[in-house]
Amino acid sequence: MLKNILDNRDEYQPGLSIDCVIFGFHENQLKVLLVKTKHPDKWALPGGFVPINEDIDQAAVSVLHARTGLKGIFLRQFYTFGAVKRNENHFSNRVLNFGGILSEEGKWYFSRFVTVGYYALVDLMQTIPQPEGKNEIVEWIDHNVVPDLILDHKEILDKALETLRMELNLMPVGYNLLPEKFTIPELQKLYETILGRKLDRRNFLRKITAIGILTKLDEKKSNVAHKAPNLYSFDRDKYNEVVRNGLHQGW
Amino acid sequence: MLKNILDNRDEYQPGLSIDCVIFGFHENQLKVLLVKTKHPDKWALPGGFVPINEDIDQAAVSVLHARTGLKGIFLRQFYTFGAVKRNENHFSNRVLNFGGILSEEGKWYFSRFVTVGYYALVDLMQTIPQPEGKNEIVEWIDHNVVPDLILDHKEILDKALETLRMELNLMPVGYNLLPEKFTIPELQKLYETILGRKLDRRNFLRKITAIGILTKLDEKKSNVAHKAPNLYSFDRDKYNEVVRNGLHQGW
DNA sequence: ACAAAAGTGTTTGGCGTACACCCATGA
DNA sequence: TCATGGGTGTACGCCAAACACTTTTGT
Repeated sequence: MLKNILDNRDEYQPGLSIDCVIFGFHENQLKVLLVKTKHPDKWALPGGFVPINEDIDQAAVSVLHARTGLKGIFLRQFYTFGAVKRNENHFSNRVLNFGGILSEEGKWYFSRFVTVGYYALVDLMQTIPQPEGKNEIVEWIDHNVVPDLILDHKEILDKALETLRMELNLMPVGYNLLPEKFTIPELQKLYETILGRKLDRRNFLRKITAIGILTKLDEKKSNVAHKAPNLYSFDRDKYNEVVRNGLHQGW
Repeated sequence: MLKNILDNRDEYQPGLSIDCVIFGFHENQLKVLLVKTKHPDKWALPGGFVPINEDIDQAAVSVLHARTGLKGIFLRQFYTFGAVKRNENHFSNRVLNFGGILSEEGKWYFSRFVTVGYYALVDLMQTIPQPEGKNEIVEWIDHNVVPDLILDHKEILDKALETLRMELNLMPVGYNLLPEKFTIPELQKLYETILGRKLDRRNFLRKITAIGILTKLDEKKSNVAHKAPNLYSFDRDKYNEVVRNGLHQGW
């Protein structure tokens, strides 16, 4: 990837990158897709550069697709990070030597990169995390136990979560994070996990159904302890309509 | 400015710019500071480029200071615009010839610029709009009657206003937009203008005072028709505290 | 005296919070 | 049969929307 970018740097928007905070939900945990490269030996958000002839939104879609194999999912720009020092120690000399990079060209790398942050909501079970080459590991990690990240990626992650929490008051969430069929308690767990606090079962049911985006299925979850919860699905049309028109409430 | 940037382009972050939507309030009108250059003969948002060794936030502060003479005022990043075609027709050949720019160097200009949008709230009466050179006009224009703007600046302006409306539910507004002393009806007009709809006098008073950021002065506005309204000022400490901790309500 | 705008108080309905009870299932 | 979690209904309180009346000032 490093070498690739260097060889073709005229094809990329200079000094600009994209970083994606990809959220998934599994076993009542809100997870984030992280990438670990050997050089440096740290975790990072999946990111990429912006081709000269591509919208930055499209570049974000590309990053997402490259890492998850998914298309057409929820993706939203939330902030742009452009502090001078944000990536000053990113590429150590060791790395540059490793890549066989001349000091002249290295200048391109040492310069400040402004990065545009996007966050995505995906169905974790439908994704196939895709490493680029053998030096990479891609993993879903619980957002509560994220390790040290490179540069300001922790800050980016935090801002993404903060934005998601805000937007929870403006739109419904779950369509992209949950499987086709799900139960109300599962959806509630998702909300609780994002918000970081408990909600009342019964009030949650009333509020979430009042939005009018859920279809109660004539089916119950099987093989579960205790009373079998009802299965629901999203009414896609109404869901999208509400996402467009916005929601006016709070959690 | 054009020539200046070209001569020193190694000192600026390539392909990146800052655009500021500067809001002011005067005579019950929400106004925006716009710049008109002769080439092309159109209005634009005040903007600038980002020095290599300056945070993008700092660059936005610089633009604001350069145009209004103000420092330390409310300024917030709201979105980044990076469509490929957003500035493809910005600099016509006429302009490039006018500036004596070689086609080789012109390439720098024809390339896509990603721009980071900031919006600011300022006290219009304290500003001294400052044109750069004799080819520029800088003016406060009512946000309801903005003329055609260059490129996607109308889109940027709209997004700024949309963001401001959203943030009105999360924080109080007025400290930077109004003079030291003001009346409740004036503050209400400000809110109504931003939101684009009427509010109830009495409910507004109750809600705005309940926040606890206003100090009722022992003074009334003089020389006004009808009953003299009371003057208020903001309690700066409490105001800032609320801005930090956030507000949870709606208008 | 009258018009117009500011200041004060009251009623009402809806929504959010809290809680009690019943139902279904696996161990 | 008991523990656990899901499903349904209700009571309370607060806040926001709607509205009536009084007060003050300029003409």
